[in-house]
Amino acid sequence: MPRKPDFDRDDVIDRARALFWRRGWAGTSLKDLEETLKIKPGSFYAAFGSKDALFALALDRYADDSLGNLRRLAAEHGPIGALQALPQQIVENDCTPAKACMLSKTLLELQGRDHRLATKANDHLLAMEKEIAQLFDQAQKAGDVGASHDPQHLARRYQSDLMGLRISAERPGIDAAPIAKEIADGLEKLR
Amino acid sequence: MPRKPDFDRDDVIDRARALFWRRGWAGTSLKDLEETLKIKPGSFYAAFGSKDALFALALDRYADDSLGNLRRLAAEHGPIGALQALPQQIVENDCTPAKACMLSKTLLELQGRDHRLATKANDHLLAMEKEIAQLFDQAQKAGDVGASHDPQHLARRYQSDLMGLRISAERPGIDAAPIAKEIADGLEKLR
DNA sequence: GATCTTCTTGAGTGATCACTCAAGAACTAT
DNA sequence: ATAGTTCTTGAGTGATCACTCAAGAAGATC
Repeated sequence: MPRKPDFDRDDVIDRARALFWRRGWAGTSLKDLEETLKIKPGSFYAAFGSKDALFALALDRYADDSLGNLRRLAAEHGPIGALQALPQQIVENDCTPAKACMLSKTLLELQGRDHRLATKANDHLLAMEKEIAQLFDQAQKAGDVGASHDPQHLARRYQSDLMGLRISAERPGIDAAPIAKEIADGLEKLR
Repeated sequence: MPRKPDFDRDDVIDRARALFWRRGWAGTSLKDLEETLKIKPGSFYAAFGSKDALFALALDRYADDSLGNLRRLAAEHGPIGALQALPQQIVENDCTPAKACMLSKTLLELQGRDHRLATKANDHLLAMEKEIAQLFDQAQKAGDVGASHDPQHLARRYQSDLMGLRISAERPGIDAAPIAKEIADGLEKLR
């Protein structure tokens, strides 16, 4: 009996993520979303409930995709290989709406106003750190990382460096490739 | 003959900077500014012209203070000593409105919308990079940094690491002190 | 104290914000 | 076809946005 929606929900979330990622939370108005997603306000609110709710879905998908990407790299290149490939991949890929990490951007934009989306971004960052720590742990067990190092500590530092790299890559006129290479090369010295 | 303004312009800019720094550009409304600065809209626009103009003044002051701080550290600890002291100083100082760099925050918030304040933030970051590069250059001439290194390259990497550190320090539940120490210790290995 | 200039006040501007809802169109099941 | 349900439409909600301006208060000069 029910009529199906005219739009592909997954596709809409993808396009919403691209907009939010590039322009940020406050920088993306409902008018922007309506135009890009080709959805009228009534349908929008029936489908998603609020701007914040759609942003949360976009953020979740961003985090899921990031985790999936890291796992794929690990399956292909091994733990250390994945961590070395990631910086270069970020700098070189110019299909993304922005170079900077959407989680970092959201955290910085909304943390100062105690917005719950900032907490959500931080939670996703923590999950990512955990995944990175597991890779360092595997690398350590494989002998690619010296026993004196703490995987979680390495992960936190690595994630911090990556956030810096991605801001640098976002800046106009800055070539972040050398920084990416240095981060990757730095991992060689952990043996 | 003219009547003097009731408020101290410098003090107002300082308080505006604190607000903008913490809450960001879009996150700070004129109502917020009026309440914090105790200035009514008429006086505000007579004195500063626009929200953007005051933000620009706040950003300039932030950049000036950051440069001044780095130079002061250099005078006290020498080039490498200053670069080693800076990360710890950032992490430990809890008087600032935010741990993250105001220039980074502004860049990330407004770059995606091609706002001129994003360009201004990037210009200030470039000036800062130049100052850092000079310190690396001095350190190199003093023998504290090996001849094979490029000061500007070192500066760019250092600045990137610092931006990452400052985002990490902004995150709730994250102790950024170990990262700060690692950045400082890493400079020892440049000889 | 008179006068001139500048500053402060605060109600008010149009625009845009996120969001709502009544009405009709469109699809499904019978 | 008919009925039943859901979806889409788009004008419209009050709130807030950055900003303006006329009027009066306050300080400076004589």
